[in-house]
Amino acid sequence: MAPEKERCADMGKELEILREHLARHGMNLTRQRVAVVNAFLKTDGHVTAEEIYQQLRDEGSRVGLATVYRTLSLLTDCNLAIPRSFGDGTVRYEKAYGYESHDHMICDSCGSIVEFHSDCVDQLKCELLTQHNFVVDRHRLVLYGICGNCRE
Amino acid sequence: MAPEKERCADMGKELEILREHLARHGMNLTRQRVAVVNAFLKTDGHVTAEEIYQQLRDEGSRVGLATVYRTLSLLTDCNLAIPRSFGDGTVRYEKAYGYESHDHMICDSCGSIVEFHSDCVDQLKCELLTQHNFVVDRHRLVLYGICGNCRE
DNA sequence: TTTGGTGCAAACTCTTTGCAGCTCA
DNA sequence: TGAGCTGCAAAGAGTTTGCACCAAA
Repeated sequence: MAPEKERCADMGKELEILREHLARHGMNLTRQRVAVVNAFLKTDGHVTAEEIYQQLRDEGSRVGLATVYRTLSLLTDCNLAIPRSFGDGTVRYEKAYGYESHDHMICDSCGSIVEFHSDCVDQLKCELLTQHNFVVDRHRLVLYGICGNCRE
Repeated sequence: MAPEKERCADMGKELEILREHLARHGMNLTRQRVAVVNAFLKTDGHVTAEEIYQQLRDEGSRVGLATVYRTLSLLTDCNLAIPRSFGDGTVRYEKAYGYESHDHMICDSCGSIVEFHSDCVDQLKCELLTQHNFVVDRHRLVLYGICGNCRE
């Protein structure tokens, strides 16, 4: 019922997945790794390493930028995060646990990134298989334009 | 009739567009710019600046890497090239003159990039307008998987 | 106590920029 | 001639890596 409790439960689940992954590889769940994961989960899920680093700094948590990069790489390894580049020269990490596959629209005016779900790609996958003998594993669809807020 | 002639005619057209663009801005069509444009047009249209630089080197044409970057930027300005990042950390330039809007599929195994056309995105644009009040200007769709050649 | 982790700084990659000399109209 | 262009090298941005010290099991 309490949203705070629910969120904590979710966060625990992701930390648990990471802990298992680390254990399987003889690695430990350190204070810094917990801090990075919690900072990552608090965001809207389209963050850069630098942004997480700054957020941790602001909170007074001393974690090196290299550690942030290393931890995000670990999160990617155990499918808790997906690295994406939206063409601005940096990599943004997206939350992957408990999220459905989705696509993005980006506003050219305010830069906001909005997720949406569409299954128009599914039929396309069939076409590519029959026409090009190409088996699709995953895809990436981004639409650019002007969002409702900016048009007003 | 002769394909060589046709290609030269096309190349001339692109150089002409660049020359006009340069003239409008008080700039000149130099030996180096012609070399970069010709090298760019000879490729499959998904090249990095470095690749064009190397190709020119191999041909014995001495053009600096900075000039290649500067020229590709000019080509982008006059809509002869489109910069795209496929997530490998570099920018690839695509031919834009006389090419229809299209999407890409990339083979995870051999890395080949194949273009295809699909209008499945068109209906999606309508959905986004009615559901999110978002006006789409352009889009980017990339599908990853295994191509026919690699599956054999 | 031992293996692994961290922070720092240096290295690396891709791209842009400053500048002295060169070139084109 | 003079504005614009070039090549080089240096600077930047983002990311990775090497290493000496630190920390968790």
